[in-house]
Amino acid sequence: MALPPRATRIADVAALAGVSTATVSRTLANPEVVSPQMREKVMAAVRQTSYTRNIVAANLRSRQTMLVLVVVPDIANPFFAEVLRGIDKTLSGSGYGIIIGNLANSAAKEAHFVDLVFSGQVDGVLLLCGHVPQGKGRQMDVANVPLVAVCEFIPHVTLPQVGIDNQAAAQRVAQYLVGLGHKRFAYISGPASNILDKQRDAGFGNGLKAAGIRKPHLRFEGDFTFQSGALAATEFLTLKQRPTAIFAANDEMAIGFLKTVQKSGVKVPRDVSVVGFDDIEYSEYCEPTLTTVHQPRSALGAAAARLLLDCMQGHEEIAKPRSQYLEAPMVERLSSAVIG
Amino acid sequence: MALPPRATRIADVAALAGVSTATVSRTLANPEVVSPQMREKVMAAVRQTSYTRNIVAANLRSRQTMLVLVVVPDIANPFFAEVLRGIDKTLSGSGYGIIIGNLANSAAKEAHFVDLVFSGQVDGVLLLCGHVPQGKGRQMDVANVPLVAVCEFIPHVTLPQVGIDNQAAAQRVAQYLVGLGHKRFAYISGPASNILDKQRDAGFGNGLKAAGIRKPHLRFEGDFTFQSGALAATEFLTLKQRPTAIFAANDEMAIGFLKTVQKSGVKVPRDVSVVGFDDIEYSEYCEPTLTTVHQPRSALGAAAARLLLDCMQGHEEIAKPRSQYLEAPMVERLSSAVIG
DNA sequence: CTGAAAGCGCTTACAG
DNA sequence: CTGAAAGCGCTTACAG
Repeated sequence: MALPPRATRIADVAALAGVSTATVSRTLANPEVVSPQMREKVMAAVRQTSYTRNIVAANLRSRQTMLVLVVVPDIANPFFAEVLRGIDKTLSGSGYGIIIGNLANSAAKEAHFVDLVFSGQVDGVLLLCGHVPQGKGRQMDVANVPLVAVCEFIPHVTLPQVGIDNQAAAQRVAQYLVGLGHKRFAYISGPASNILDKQRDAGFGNGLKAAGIRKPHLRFEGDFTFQSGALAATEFLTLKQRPTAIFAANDEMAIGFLKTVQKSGVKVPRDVSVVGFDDIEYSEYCEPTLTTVHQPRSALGAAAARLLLDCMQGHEEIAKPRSQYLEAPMVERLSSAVIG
Repeated sequence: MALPPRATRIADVAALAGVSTATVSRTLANPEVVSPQMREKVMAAVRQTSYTRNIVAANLRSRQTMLVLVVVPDIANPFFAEVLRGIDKTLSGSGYGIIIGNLANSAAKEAHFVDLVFSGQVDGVLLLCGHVPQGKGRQMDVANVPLVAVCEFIPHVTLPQVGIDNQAAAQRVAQYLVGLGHKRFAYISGPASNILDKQRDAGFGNGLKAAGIRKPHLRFEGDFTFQSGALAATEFLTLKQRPTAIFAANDEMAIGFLKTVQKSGVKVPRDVSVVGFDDIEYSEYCEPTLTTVHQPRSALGAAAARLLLDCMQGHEEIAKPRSQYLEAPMVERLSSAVIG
């Protein structure tokens, strides 16, 4: 059996056209810099040999890979998938490809991605994982490759970051609930020390205060899971004087809460209003549908990609941080209502 | 401002260690082939310079990129995200990275991915898109790079494919429903000419026949959307003699059907049993929870990646197709019951 | 506008 | 076991 034919190289095209490889390269990269006759000769040879230039070789020489690493904690998480869509749209529009860096809780994989960056396999990195990846004793951010963080805010770093203003959004939720006439509130928190939770918590508290509510709101400790929302509900059910408005730090917990109190005959929103955060797909389908804060996932991805593109184009040095916050409007659905 | 320092090269390490670049390269790739003293000298220099080898250059020379292109129709589709998880697990275990090829209905992007493959930027391709990508008049499968199709079966090609046995699965659904005592059946189809739909349809018909049902089942035309399931429901509601068991070609339609008939007071499963296909996440949460055929998404991805790995290792020529079918068990939930 | 030649940073026969 | 040298397939100053 014959060995697979070697792919045609630029030298083959040059030989066939009777020109130098330099001319072929120029014709393909900057046609306008080549005379029309040359151009025609070369293009004919390209067609005849159905030549495709070897991008790996081109990358080596021109010192760029046209590839961006996107680091995600879990590739199967639909939230990130939607952000990825926005990233892909922007990046592919500029000719960049995406390498997926799926952490999947593996330190080995994380170290591998750090190597990828240090070894010059990518031109830039988008971080959706809430921390700067590290491995073998070094952090990815010292590799002299531009990084941009998205969605999951990373504290104590100077990277450009793209996200929403969690505090302002939570504040608006508070205003909204007060506007409905509620007087007793509770917050279901995320995991201790989670920065997003801190921001949402603070925003909610400030919002209530600003609206003239002096009594501090109740807190149920959660961890972003459906389970912990359900747990908060069982606590809620034991209270003599129950809050009438619940704000959960994310939708999963809001829905866990909602489903659990319903089983005990509590009506939503008649007896209690529930508001979530994120606007995951399911919040549109559950019963009642969930009032929540909409995160513009695709737009967040696109904005981050745009920012990274700018950094990658800024040859001199890695561009100065210019973090960016997008609007996150509250979406009113059927889980919240005027206090009955 | 100083220019960013150039990354250290293998030559720097070699100079520092006082050996040839060949020895450094060998020490890193095959330590056992180098004498212990040499090895120690080299490793010390590697540590001292914190050298990371330039993978792009290594790739060029060794003619492999350790990268696999995964072509998906839509990266934000949770079904594919889960398949991707299985792919990533297997591929990263063997040191391969993933480039995402998100089609997003763009012919330009599709052509770009074809170029990527022809230009040797990836060592293999996984196709989740139900067709062989093409662009500029050429098909991806003639590029002499191994391809494997997953989930979305591609008819009329000789590629290795990994999927489930749709026909057998649908047949089991029929058996199950007959076993519950049902006598009148309907099928909500996918889009015309869709191959998965054809297989599920045929399997359902065969299963009924095999179980002794002679009356042919009703058909509602659908297109895999929630909408079309709802449409089927409105048709269903107009019937004098309604079927008591519905099999939808996917979960979205099953749920669209279910939600719509419920609004007209029809009880599921008391009045009608509903079975879907795929086992999407929502089928566990809707009310009632949906009986459906479980697709082992992550396992499908892993199996396909395994197969591709074999093909990529088979140096001589692209390995012979060895398609593979995984089990797709039916999951009984609350949308189906013994006929009342 | 075009070509000869160097070089991107590695790996790998080939000698020894 | 080690090194000198060629070469992977391009691009890009540098001349002309």
